[in-house]
Amino acid sequence: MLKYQQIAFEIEKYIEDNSLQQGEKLPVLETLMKQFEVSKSTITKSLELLEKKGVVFQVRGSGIFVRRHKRKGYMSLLSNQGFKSDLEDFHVSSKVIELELRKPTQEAANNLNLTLDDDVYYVKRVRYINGQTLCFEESYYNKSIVTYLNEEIVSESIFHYIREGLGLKVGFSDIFLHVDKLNKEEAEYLGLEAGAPKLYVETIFHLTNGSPFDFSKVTYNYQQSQFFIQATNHLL
Amino acid sequence: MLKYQQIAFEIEKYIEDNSLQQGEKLPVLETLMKQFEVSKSTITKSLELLEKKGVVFQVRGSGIFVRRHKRKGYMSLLSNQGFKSDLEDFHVSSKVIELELRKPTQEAANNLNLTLDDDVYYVKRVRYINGQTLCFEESYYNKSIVTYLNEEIVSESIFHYIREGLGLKVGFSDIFLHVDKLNKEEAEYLGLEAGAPKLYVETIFHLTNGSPFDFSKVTYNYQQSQFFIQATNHLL
DNA sequence: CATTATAATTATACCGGTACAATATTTCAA
DNA sequence: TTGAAATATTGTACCGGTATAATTATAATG
Repeated sequence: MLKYQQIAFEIEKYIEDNSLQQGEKLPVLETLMKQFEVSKSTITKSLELLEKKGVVFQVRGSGIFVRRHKRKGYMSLLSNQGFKSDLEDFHVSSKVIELELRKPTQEAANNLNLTLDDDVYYVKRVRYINGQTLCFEESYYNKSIVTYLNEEIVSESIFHYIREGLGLKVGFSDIFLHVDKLNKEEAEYLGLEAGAPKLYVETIFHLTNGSPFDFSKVTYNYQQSQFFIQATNHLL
Repeated sequence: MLKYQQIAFEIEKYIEDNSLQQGEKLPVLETLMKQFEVSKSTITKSLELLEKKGVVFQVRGSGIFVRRHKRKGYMSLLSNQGFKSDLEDFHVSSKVIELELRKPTQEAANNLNLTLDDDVYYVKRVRYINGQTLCFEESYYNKSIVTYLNEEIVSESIFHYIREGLGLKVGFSDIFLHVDKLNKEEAEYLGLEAGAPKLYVETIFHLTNGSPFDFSKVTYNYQQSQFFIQATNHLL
Protein backbone atom coordinates (compact mmCIF):
# COMPACT_ATOMS: atom_id res chain seq x y z
CA MET A 1 0.00 0.00 0.00
CA LEU A 2 1.24 3.47 -0.86
CA LYS A 3 2.27 5.90 1.84
CA TYR A 4 -0.46 8.41 1.20
CA GLN A 5 -3.12 5.70 1.19
CA GLN A 6 -1.81 4.25 4.42
CA ILE A 7 -1.84 7.66 6.06
CA ALA A 8 -5.33 8.43 4.79
CA PHE A 9 -6.43 5.13 6.22
CA GLU A 10 -4.91 5.91 9.61
CA ILE A 11 -6.40 9.38 9.76
CA GLU A 12 -9.82 8.00 8.95
CA LYS A 13 -9.37 5.34 11.58
CA TYR A 14 -8.37 8.01 14.07
CA ILE A 15 -11.58 9.89 13.34
CA GLU A 16 -13.70 6.79 13.77
CA ASP A 17 -11.93 5.54 16.89
CA ASN A 18 -12.25 8.87 18.63
CA SER A 19 -15.66 9.39 17.04
CA LEU A 20 -14.88 12.96 16.09
CA GLN A 21 -17.95 14.91 15.13
CA GLN A 22 -18.73 17.13 12.18
CA GLY A 23 -16.67 20.30 12.26
CA GLU A 24 -14.07 19.05 14.71
CA LYS A 25 -10.56 20.07 13.88
CA LEU A 26 -7.74 17.72 13.02
CA PRO A 27 -4.07 18.45 13.68
CA VAL A 28 -2.56 20.95 11.28
CA LEU A 29 -0.54 19.91 8.24
CA GLU A 30 2.84 20.45 9.83
CA THR A 31 1.92 18.35 12.83
CA LEU A 32 0.75 15.56 10.54
CA MET A 33 3.96 15.83 8.51
CA LYS A 34 6.07 15.31 11.59
CA GLN A 35 3.81 12.69 13.04
CA PHE A 36 3.92 10.51 9.93
CA GLU A 37 7.44 11.57 8.96
CA VAL A 38 6.60 12.37 5.37
CA SER A 39 6.76 15.45 3.20
CA LYS A 40 4.02 18.02 2.98
CA SER A 41 2.91 16.88 -0.45
CA THR A 42 2.30 13.37 0.77
CA ILE A 43 0.08 14.54 3.61
CA THR A 44 -1.68 16.80 1.16
CA LYS A 45 -2.32 13.83 -1.08
CA SER A 46 -3.75 11.84 1.80
CA LEU A 47 -6.08 14.67 2.67
CA GLU A 48 -7.18 15.07 -0.92
CA LEU A 49 -8.13 11.43 -0.89
CA LEU A 50 -10.10 11.84 2.31
CA GLU A 51 -11.73 14.93 0.87
CA LYS A 52 -12.87 12.97 -2.19
CA LYS A 53 -14.26 10.29 0.06
CA GLY A 54 -16.15 12.95 1.96
CA VAL A 55 -14.37 12.29 5.24
CA VAL A 56 -12.84 15.72 5.77
CA PHE A 57 -12.84 19.21 4.31
CA GLN A 58 -10.04 21.70 4.35
CA VAL A 59 -10.20 25.45 4.79
CA ARG A 60 -7.24 27.53 3.82
CA GLY A 61 -6.02 29.66 6.66
CA SER A 62 -8.11 27.72 9.11
CA GLY A 63 -7.55 23.99 9.24
CA ILE A 64 -8.71 20.51 8.45
CA PHE A 65 -12.15 19.48 9.67
CA VAL A 66 -14.29 16.41 9.93
CA ARG A 67 -17.15 16.17 7.48
CA ARG A 68 -19.86 13.85 8.59
CA HIS A 69 -23.10 13.13 6.87
CA LYS A 70 -24.40 9.85 8.09
CA ARG A 71 -28.06 9.40 8.19
CA LYS A 72 -28.90 5.90 9.17
CA GLY A 73 -30.42 3.61 6.62
CA TYR A 74 -29.04 5.43 3.60
CA MET A 75 -26.60 3.72 1.30
CA SER A 76 -24.09 5.26 -1.04
CA LEU A 77 -25.02 5.48 -4.69
CA LEU A 78 -21.43 5.88 -5.73
CA SER A 79 -19.83 2.74 -4.39
CA ASN A 80 -18.57 1.42 -7.68
CA GLN A 81 -18.02 -1.89 -6.08
CA GLY A 82 -21.42 -3.39 -6.33
CA PHE A 83 -22.71 -3.14 -2.79
CA LYS A 84 -21.22 -5.45 -0.31
CA SER A 85 -18.68 -3.00 1.10
CA ASP A 86 -21.30 -0.34 1.75
CA LEU A 87 -23.80 -2.59 3.20
CA GLU A 88 -21.67 -4.62 5.51
CA ASP A 89 -23.91 -3.48 8.30
CA PHE A 90 -26.99 -4.39 6.35
CA HIS A 91 -27.31 -8.04 5.42
CA VAL A 92 -27.47 -8.31 1.66
CA SER A 93 -28.05 -11.64 0.01
CA SER A 94 -28.78 -12.65 -3.54
CA LYS A 95 -30.95 -15.14 -5.35
CA VAL A 96 -29.63 -16.02 -8.78
CA ILE A 97 -32.42 -16.27 -11.35
CA GLU A 98 -30.21 -16.86 -14.32
CA LEU A 99 -26.53 -17.17 -15.20
CA GLU A 100 -25.60 -17.80 -18.79
CA LEU A 101 -22.85 -17.24 -21.33
CA ARG A 102 -24.54 -15.68 -24.34
CA LYS A 103 -24.46 -12.98 -26.99
CA PRO A 104 -25.17 -9.42 -25.87
CA THR A 105 -28.29 -7.48 -26.65
CA GLN A 106 -27.77 -4.50 -28.91
CA GLU A 107 -28.05 -2.26 -25.88
CA ALA A 108 -25.45 -4.21 -23.90
CA ALA A 109 -23.13 -4.35 -26.90
CA ASN A 110 -23.34 -0.58 -27.28
CA ASN A 111 -22.56 0.10 -23.67
CA LEU A 112 -19.72 -2.39 -23.49
CA ASN A 113 -18.19 -1.50 -26.85
CA LEU A 114 -18.82 -5.00 -28.17
CA THR A 115 -20.20 -6.48 -31.34
CA LEU A 116 -23.20 -8.80 -31.31
CA ASP A 117 -20.77 -11.68 -31.91
CA ASP A 118 -18.79 -11.20 -28.72
CA ASP A 119 -19.53 -13.18 -25.60
CA VAL A 120 -20.97 -11.88 -22.37
CA TYR A 121 -21.98 -13.40 -19.09
CA TYR A 122 -25.57 -12.55 -18.39
CA VAL A 123 -26.59 -12.49 -14.75
CA LYS A 124 -30.08 -11.98 -13.41
CA ARG A 125 -30.52 -11.69 -9.69
CA VAL A 126 -32.84 -10.52 -6.98
CA ARG A 127 -31.12 -9.05 -3.97
CA TYR A 128 -32.44 -8.94 -0.45
CA ILE A 129 -31.71 -6.71 2.48
CA ASN A 130 -32.72 -7.81 5.95
CA GLY A 131 -35.15 -10.25 4.45
CA GLN A 132 -36.87 -7.68 2.19
CA THR A 133 -36.41 -7.42 -1.57
CA LEU A 134 -33.93 -4.68 -2.34
CA CYS A 135 -33.58 -4.80 -6.09
CA PHE A 136 -33.89 -6.74 -9.29
CA GLU A 137 -30.77 -6.74 -11.39
CA GLU A 138 -29.63 -7.72 -14.87
CA SER A 139 -25.93 -7.52 -15.70
CA TYR A 140 -23.78 -8.14 -18.74
CA TYR A 141 -20.09 -8.85 -18.24
CA ASN A 142 -17.62 -8.70 -21.11
CA LYS A 143 -16.36 -12.28 -21.28
CA SER A 144 -12.96 -11.27 -22.64
CA ILE A 145 -12.34 -9.35 -19.41
CA VAL A 146 -14.40 -11.22 -16.86
CA THR A 147 -13.27 -14.59 -18.16
CA TYR A 148 -15.18 -16.82 -15.81
CA LEU A 149 -18.23 -16.77 -13.57
CA ASN A 150 -20.13 -19.48 -11.83
CA GLU A 151 -23.19 -19.85 -9.66
CA GLU A 152 -21.23 -19.60 -6.44
CA ILE A 153 -19.39 -16.40 -7.35
CA VAL A 154 -22.57 -14.83 -8.62
CA SER A 155 -24.50 -15.56 -5.46
CA GLU A 156 -21.80 -13.80 -3.46
CA SER A 157 -20.07 -10.55 -4.35
CA ILE A 158 -19.15 -10.49 -8.02
CA PHE A 159 -17.03 -7.39 -7.58
CA HIS A 160 -15.02 -8.93 -4.81
CA TYR A 161 -14.21 -11.80 -7.16
CA ILE A 162 -13.37 -9.42 -9.99
CA ARG A 163 -10.90 -7.54 -7.85
CA GLU A 164 -9.42 -10.31 -5.74
CA GLY A 165 -9.95 -13.37 -7.85
CA LEU A 166 -9.21 -11.91 -11.27
CA GLY A 167 -6.91 -9.12 -10.13
CA LEU A 168 -8.74 -6.51 -12.16
CA LYS A 169 -8.66 -2.87 -11.15
CA VAL A 170 -12.02 -1.14 -11.16
CA GLY A 171 -11.83 2.51 -12.16
CA PHE A 172 -14.71 4.81 -12.95
CA SER A 173 -18.35 4.28 -13.74
CA ASP A 174 -21.12 6.13 -15.52
CA ILE A 175 -24.48 6.00 -13.81
CA PHE A 176 -27.83 6.85 -15.34
CA LEU A 177 -31.00 6.85 -13.36
CA HIS A 178 -34.62 7.70 -13.54
CA VAL A 179 -37.88 7.01 -11.79
CA ASP A 180 -40.76 5.13 -13.29
CA LYS A 181 -43.51 2.66 -12.59
CA LEU A 182 -42.81 -1.04 -12.09
CA ASN A 183 -43.73 -3.30 -14.95
CA LYS A 184 -45.24 -6.70 -14.33
CA GLU A 185 -42.00 -8.71 -14.31
CA GLU A 186 -40.22 -6.31 -12.00
CA ALA A 187 -43.16 -6.15 -9.65
CA GLU A 188 -43.24 -9.92 -9.54
CA TYR A 189 -39.60 -10.22 -8.55
CA LEU A 190 -39.77 -7.45 -5.99
CA GLY A 191 -43.02 -8.61 -4.45
CA LEU A 192 -44.74 -5.32 -5.21
CA GLU A 193 -47.63 -4.30 -7.38
CA ALA A 194 -47.19 -3.33 -11.01
CA GLY A 195 -47.39 0.43 -11.33
CA ALA A 196 -45.68 1.08 -8.01
CA PRO A 197 -42.72 3.48 -8.12
CA LYS A 198 -39.26 2.26 -8.94
CA LEU A 199 -35.78 3.68 -9.06
CA TYR A 200 -34.11 2.43 -12.19
CA VAL A 201 -30.33 2.66 -12.42
CA GLU A 202 -28.07 1.76 -15.32
CA THR A 203 -24.36 1.62 -14.66
CA ILE A 204 -21.41 1.10 -16.94
CA PHE A 205 -18.37 0.01 -14.96
CA HIS A 206 -14.90 0.55 -16.38
CA LEU A 207 -11.47 -0.74 -15.47
CA THR A 208 -8.81 1.82 -14.61
CA ASN A 209 -7.60 1.52 -18.19
CA GLY A 210 -11.00 2.69 -19.42
CA SER A 211 -12.40 -0.62 -20.70
CA PRO A 212 -16.07 -1.07 -19.88
CA PHE A 213 -16.53 -4.53 -18.46
CA ASP A 214 -19.97 -4.49 -16.83
CA PHE A 215 -23.27 -3.04 -17.94
CA SER A 216 -25.94 -3.45 -15.34
CA LYS A 217 -29.60 -2.48 -15.07
CA VAL A 218 -31.04 -2.36 -11.59
CA THR A 219 -34.57 -1.78 -10.45
CA TYR A 220 -34.91 -0.84 -6.80
CA ASN A 221 -37.74 -1.49 -4.42
CA TYR A 222 -38.75 2.05 -3.57
CA GLN A 223 -39.49 1.11 0.01
CA GLN A 224 -35.94 -0.06 0.60
CA SER A 225 -33.89 2.38 -1.35
CA GLN A 226 -32.62 5.45 0.38
CA PHE A 227 -29.39 6.77 -1.02
CA PHE A 228 -26.91 9.45 -0.22
CA ILE A 229 -24.27 11.16 -2.28
CA GLN A 230 -21.51 13.41 -1.14
CA ALA A 231 -20.70 16.00 -3.74
CA THR A 232 -17.75 18.32 -3.84
CA ASN A 233 -17.54 21.42 -5.89
CA HIS A 234 -14.95 21.16 -8.62
CA LEU A 235 -15.64 24.71 -9.60
CA LEU A 236 -14.47 26.53 -12.67
CA MET B 1 -7.99 32.44 -12.21
CA LEU B 2 -5.27 30.04 -11.13
CA LYS B 3 -2.91 28.53 -13.64
CA TYR B 4 -4.08 24.97 -13.24
CA GLN B 5 -7.71 26.00 -13.56
CA GLN B 6 -6.98 28.01 -16.66
CA ILE B 7 -5.14 25.08 -18.21
CA ALA B 8 -7.90 22.65 -17.29
CA PHE B 9 -10.35 25.00 -18.90
CA GLU B 10 -8.32 25.19 -22.09
CA ILE B 11 -7.85 21.45 -22.31
CA GLU B 12 -11.56 20.92 -21.89
CA LYS B 13 -12.24 23.53 -24.53
CA TYR B 14 -9.80 21.79 -26.82
CA ILE B 15 -11.70 18.54 -26.40
CA GLU B 16 -15.02 20.20 -27.11
CA ASP B 17 -13.82 22.25 -30.05
CA ASN B 18 -12.25 19.25 -31.74
CA SER B 19 -15.10 17.07 -30.50
CA LEU B 20 -12.75 14.33 -29.39
CA GLN B 21 -14.51 11.08 -28.72
CA GLN B 22 -14.38 8.66 -25.81
CA GLY B 23 -11.02 6.95 -25.61
CA GLU B 24 -9.17 9.41 -27.81
CA LYS B 25 -5.71 10.24 -26.59
CA LEU B 26 -4.54 13.65 -25.52
CA PRO B 27 -0.95 14.88 -25.79
CA VAL B 28 1.36 13.39 -23.19
CA LEU B 29 2.27 15.18 -19.98
CA GLU B 30 5.61 16.43 -21.20
CA THR B 31 4.08 17.91 -24.32
CA LEU B 32 1.45 19.68 -22.23
CA MET B 33 4.16 20.94 -19.87
CA LYS B 34 6.02 22.55 -22.71
CA GLN B 35 2.91 23.77 -24.46
CA PHE B 36 1.61 25.60 -21.40
CA GLU B 37 5.08 26.38 -20.05
CA VAL B 38 4.39 25.16 -16.55
CA SER B 39 5.83 22.49 -14.31
CA LYS B 40 4.73 18.91 -14.31
CA SER B 41 2.87 19.24 -11.03
CA THR B 42 0.72 22.03 -12.40
CA ILE B 43 -0.32 20.01 -15.42
CA THR B 44 -0.96 17.09 -13.13
CA LYS B 45 -3.22 19.27 -11.02
CA SER B 46 -5.15 20.38 -14.09
CA LEU B 47 -5.66 16.79 -15.13
CA GLU B 48 -6.76 15.78 -11.66
CA LEU B 49 -9.38 18.46 -11.87
CA LEU B 50 -10.56 17.23 -15.24
CA GLU B 51 -10.59 13.69 -13.91
CA LYS B 52 -12.84 14.73 -11.03
CA LYS B 53 -15.14 16.45 -13.47
CA GLY B 54 -15.26 13.25 -15.49
CA VAL B 55 -13.72 14.81 -18.58
CA VAL B 56 -10.65 12.62 -18.86
CA PHE B 57 -9.06 9.54 -17.33
CA GLN B 58 -5.40 8.78 -17.04
CA VAL B 59 -3.62 5.47 -17.41
CA ARG B 60 -0.13 5.10 -16.12
CA GLY B 61 2.28 4.00 -18.79
CA SER B 62 -0.26 4.70 -21.46
CA GLY B 63 -1.62 8.20 -21.61
CA ILE B 64 -4.45 10.62 -21.00
CA PHE B 65 -7.79 9.83 -22.59
CA VAL B 66 -11.15 11.44 -23.13
CA ARG B 67 -13.96 10.13 -21.02
CA ARG B 68 -17.34 10.84 -22.44
CA HIS B 69 -20.64 9.83 -21.05
CA LYS B 70 -23.28 12.09 -22.49
CA ARG B 71 -26.61 10.62 -23.06
CA LYS B 72 -28.96 13.26 -24.24
CA GLY B 73 -31.67 14.43 -21.91
CA TYR B 74 -29.89 13.43 -18.73
CA MET B 75 -28.87 16.05 -16.24
CA SER B 76 -26.20 15.90 -13.60
CA LEU B 77 -27.27 15.13 -10.07
CA LEU B 78 -24.09 16.53 -8.62
CA SER B 79 -24.16 20.09 -9.88
CA ASN B 80 -24.06 21.80 -6.53
CA GLN B 81 -25.04 24.98 -8.19
CA GLY B 82 -28.72 24.61 -8.33
CA PHE B 83 -29.35 23.79 -11.98
CA LYS B 84 -28.95 26.58 -14.38
CA SER B 85 -25.39 25.80 -15.40
CA ASP B 86 -26.25 22.20 -16.24
CA LEU B 87 -29.37 22.94 -18.03
CA GLU B 88 -28.31 25.84 -20.14
CA ASP B 89 -29.34 23.81 -23.13
CA PHE B 90 -32.68 23.03 -21.58
CA HIS B 91 -34.85 26.00 -20.79
CA VAL B 92 -35.53 26.05 -17.09
CA SER B 93 -37.86 28.61 -15.62
CA SER B 94 -39.37 29.04 -12.18
CA LYS B 95 -42.66 30.07 -10.69
CA VAL B 96 -42.32 31.41 -7.17
CA ILE B 97 -45.12 30.19 -4.94
CA GLU B 98 -43.84 31.72 -1.76
CA LEU B 99 -40.91 33.77 -0.50
CA GLU B 100 -40.80 34.69 3.15
CA LEU B 101 -38.43 35.52 5.97
CA ARG B 102 -39.44 33.25 8.84
CA LYS B 103 -38.32 30.89 11.58
CA PRO B 104 -37.06 27.47 10.49
CA THR B 105 -38.86 24.22 11.00
CA GLN B 106 -37.19 21.83 13.39
CA GLU B 107 -35.99 19.81 10.42
CA ALA B 108 -34.51 22.84 8.68
CA ALA B 109 -32.89 24.03 11.88
CA ASN B 110 -31.25 20.65 12.36
CA ASN B 111 -29.85 20.53 8.88
CA LEU B 112 -28.62 24.11 8.93
CA ASN B 113 -27.22 24.01 12.46
CA LEU B 114 -29.62 26.70 13.60
CA THR B 115 -31.90 27.23 16.55
CA LEU B 116 -35.62 27.76 16.14
CA ASP B 117 -35.01 31.45 16.90
CA ASP B 118 -32.74 32.09 13.96
CA ASP B 119 -34.02 33.54 10.70
CA VAL B 120 -34.28 31.77 7.38
CA TYR B 121 -35.55 32.66 3.96
CA TYR B 122 -38.15 30.17 2.91
CA VAL B 123 -38.60 29.70 -0.81
CA LYS B 124 -41.23 27.57 -2.48
CA ARG B 125 -41.06 27.18 -6.24
CA VAL B 126 -42.20 25.09 -9.13
CA ARG B 127 -39.65 24.73 -11.88
CA TYR B 128 -40.37 24.08 -15.52
CA ILE B 129 -38.31 22.59 -18.28
CA ASN B 130 -39.35 23.12 -21.87
CA GLY B 131 -42.83 23.98 -20.72
CA GLN B 132 -43.26 20.87 -18.59
CA THR B 133 -43.15 20.77 -14.80
CA LEU B 134 -39.73 19.60 -13.67
CA CYS B 135 -39.90 19.80 -9.90
CA PHE B 136 -41.47 21.23 -6.83
CA GLU B 137 -39.02 22.73 -4.41
CA GLU B 138 -38.88 24.04 -0.86
CA SER B 139 -35.68 25.67 0.37
CA TYR B 140 -34.46 27.21 3.59
CA TYR B 141 -31.57 29.66 3.47
CA ASN B 142 -29.67 30.69 6.58
CA LYS B 143 -30.40 34.42 6.78
CA SER B 144 -27.11 35.20 8.52
CA ILE B 145 -25.27 33.91 5.44
CA VAL B 146 -27.69 34.58 2.63
CA THR B 147 -28.54 38.02 3.93
CA TYR B 148 -31.03 39.08 1.32
CA LEU B 149 -33.38 37.57 -1.22
CA ASN B 150 -36.20 39.06 -3.25
CA GLU B 151 -38.77 37.89 -5.74
CA GLU B 152 -36.61 38.73 -8.73
CA ILE B 153 -33.54 36.85 -7.53
CA VAL B 154 -35.63 33.86 -6.55
CA SER B 155 -37.32 33.63 -9.91
CA GLU B 156 -33.90 33.48 -11.57
CA SER B 157 -30.92 31.50 -10.38
CA ILE B 158 -30.50 31.80 -6.64
CA PHE B 159 -27.07 30.19 -6.76
CA HIS B 160 -25.80 32.59 -9.34
CA TYR B 161 -26.77 35.41 -7.03
CA ILE B 162 -25.19 33.70 -4.05
CA ARG B 163 -21.90 33.35 -5.85
CA GLU B 164 -21.75 36.52 -7.88
CA GLY B 165 -23.97 38.87 -5.94
CA LEU B 166 -22.97 37.89 -2.43
CA GLY B 167 -19.48 36.64 -3.23
CA LEU B 168 -19.99 33.41 -1.31
CA LYS B 169 -18.02 30.33 -2.18
CA VAL B 170 -20.06 27.17 -2.48
CA GLY B 171 -18.21 24.06 -1.36
CA PHE B 172 -19.61 20.60 -0.79
CA SER B 173 -23.10 19.24 -0.40
CA ASP B 174 -24.76 16.23 1.13
CA ILE B 175 -27.53 14.70 -0.93
CA PHE B 176 -30.18 12.25 0.26
CA LEU B 177 -32.68 10.74 -2.06
CA HIS B 178 -35.42 8.21 -2.25
CA VAL B 179 -38.36 7.24 -4.36
CA ASP B 180 -41.95 7.39 -3.24
CA LYS B 181 -45.47 8.20 -4.30
CA LEU B 182 -46.64 11.77 -4.82
CA ASN B 183 -48.88 13.21 -2.14
CA LYS B 184 -51.77 15.43 -3.03
CA GLU B 185 -49.98 18.78 -2.76
CA GLU B 186 -47.00 17.64 -4.80
CA ALA B 187 -49.21 16.11 -7.44
CA GLU B 188 -51.14 19.35 -7.68
CA TYR B 189 -48.04 21.44 -8.27
CA LEU B 190 -46.54 19.02 -10.76
CA GLY B 191 -49.74 18.46 -12.66
CA LEU B 192 -49.70 14.74 -12.00
CA GLU B 193 -51.92 12.35 -10.11
CA ALA B 194 -51.42 11.63 -6.44
CA GLY B 195 -49.79 8.25 -6.04
CA ALA B 196 -47.63 8.62 -9.13
CA PRO B 197 -43.91 8.02 -8.64
CA LYS B 198 -41.60 10.77 -7.47
CA LEU B 199 -37.93 11.26 -6.92
CA TYR B 200 -37.44 13.08 -3.67
CA VAL B 201 -34.09 14.75 -3.03
CA GLU B 202 -32.90 16.58 0.05
CA THR B 203 -29.70 18.54 -0.21
CA ILE B 204 -27.65 20.40 2.35
CA PHE B 205 -25.36 22.91 0.67
CA HIS B 206 -22.25 24.13 2.45
CA LEU B 207 -19.83 26.97 1.87
CA THR B 208 -16.18 26.08 1.38
CA ASN B 209 -15.67 26.85 5.07
CA GLY B 210 -18.15 24.13 5.96
CA SER B 211 -21.14 26.26 6.98
CA PRO B 212 -24.44 24.85 5.77
CA PHE B 213 -26.40 27.69 4.20
CA ASP B 214 -29.18 25.99 2.21
CA PHE B 215 -31.40 23.05 3.02
CA SER B 216 -33.64 22.14 0.14
CA LYS B 217 -36.29 19.50 -0.49
CA VAL B 218 -37.09 18.78 -4.09
CA THR B 219 -39.74 16.55 -5.59
CA TYR B 220 -39.17 15.67 -9.24
CA ASN B 221 -41.68 14.92 -11.93
CA TYR B 222 -40.69 11.34 -12.77
CA GLN B 223 -41.41 11.90 -16.44
CA GLN B 224 -38.87 14.69 -16.69
CA SER B 225 -36.10 13.54 -14.43
CA GLN B 226 -33.31 11.55 -15.93
CA PHE B 227 -30.03 11.95 -14.14
CA PHE B 228 -26.48 10.88 -14.59
CA ILE B 229 -23.56 10.66 -12.21
CA GLN B 230 -19.95 10.09 -13.00
CA ALA B 231 -18.25 8.17 -10.25
CA THR B 232 -14.57 7.62 -9.76
CA ASN B 233 -13.09 4.96 -7.61
CA HIS B 234 -11.28 6.39 -4.63
CA LEU B 235 -10.24 2.94 -3.62
CA LEU B 236 -8.91 1.82 -0.28
C1' DC C 1 -15.15 49.20 23.88
C1' DA C 2 -15.52 48.72 19.28
C1' DT C 3 -13.07 49.16 15.15
C1' DT C 4 -9.03 49.02 12.48
C1' DA C 5 -4.53 47.85 11.36
C1' DT C 6 -0.90 44.36 11.99
C1' DA C 7 0.97 40.01 12.60
C1' DA C 8 0.76 34.97 12.96
C1' DT C 9 -1.31 30.78 11.41
C1' DT C 10 -2.53 27.63 7.94
C1' DA C 11 -3.68 25.50 3.63
C1' DT C 12 -2.73 25.92 -1.35
C1' DA C 13 -0.19 27.07 -5.72
C1' DC C 14 3.68 26.29 -8.12
C1' DC C 15 8.48 25.02 -9.02
C1' DG C 16 11.95 21.33 -10.13
C1' DG C 17 13.76 17.25 -9.11
C1' DT C 18 14.46 11.61 -8.51
C1' DA C 19 12.59 7.17 -8.46
C1' DC C 20 9.36 3.91 -9.82
C1' DA C 21 5.28 1.19 -11.66
C1' DA C 22 2.33 0.18 -15.42
C1' DT C 23 1.93 -0.09 -20.13
C1' DA C 24 3.49 -0.10 -24.96
C1' DT C 25 6.99 -1.10 -28.35
C1' DT C 26 10.82 -3.23 -30.19
C1' DT C 27 14.17 -6.85 -30.46
C1' DC C 28 15.51 -11.31 -30.63
C1' DA C 29 15.25 -16.27 -30.26
C1' DA C 30 12.96 -20.49 -31.41
C1' DT D 1 5.20 -16.43 -37.05
C1' DT D 2 5.00 -16.67 -32.38
C1' DG D 3 6.34 -15.62 -27.86
C1' DA D 4 9.35 -14.07 -24.66
C1' DA D 5 12.75 -10.74 -23.19
C1' DA D 6 14.63 -6.26 -23.27
C1' DT D 7 13.78 -1.37 -23.86
C1' DA D 8 11.27 2.87 -24.20
C1' DT D 9 7.31 5.51 -22.95
C1' DT D 10 4.36 7.58 -19.73
C1' DG D 11 1.89 8.71 -15.61
C1' DT D 12 2.36 8.61 -10.40
C1' DA D 13 4.69 8.79 -5.79
C1' DC D 14 7.39 11.28 -3.06
C1' DC D 15 10.84 14.70 -1.74
C1' DG D 16 11.87 19.61 -0.41
C1' DG D 17 11.55 24.06 -1.34
C1' DT D 18 9.38 29.29 -2.00
C1' DA D 19 5.54 32.22 -2.39
C1' DT D 20 0.86 33.46 -1.58
C1' DA D 21 -4.17 33.67 -0.24
C1' DA D 22 -7.54 33.05 3.30
C1' DT D 23 -8.36 33.05 7.89
C1' DT D 24 -7.62 33.87 12.81
C1' DA D 25 -5.36 36.10 16.58
C1' DT D 26 -3.16 40.09 18.39
C1' DA D 27 -2.06 44.79 18.89
C1' DA D 28 -3.02 49.53 18.10
C1' DT D 29 -6.03 53.26 17.73
C1' DG D 30 -9.82 56.36 18.26
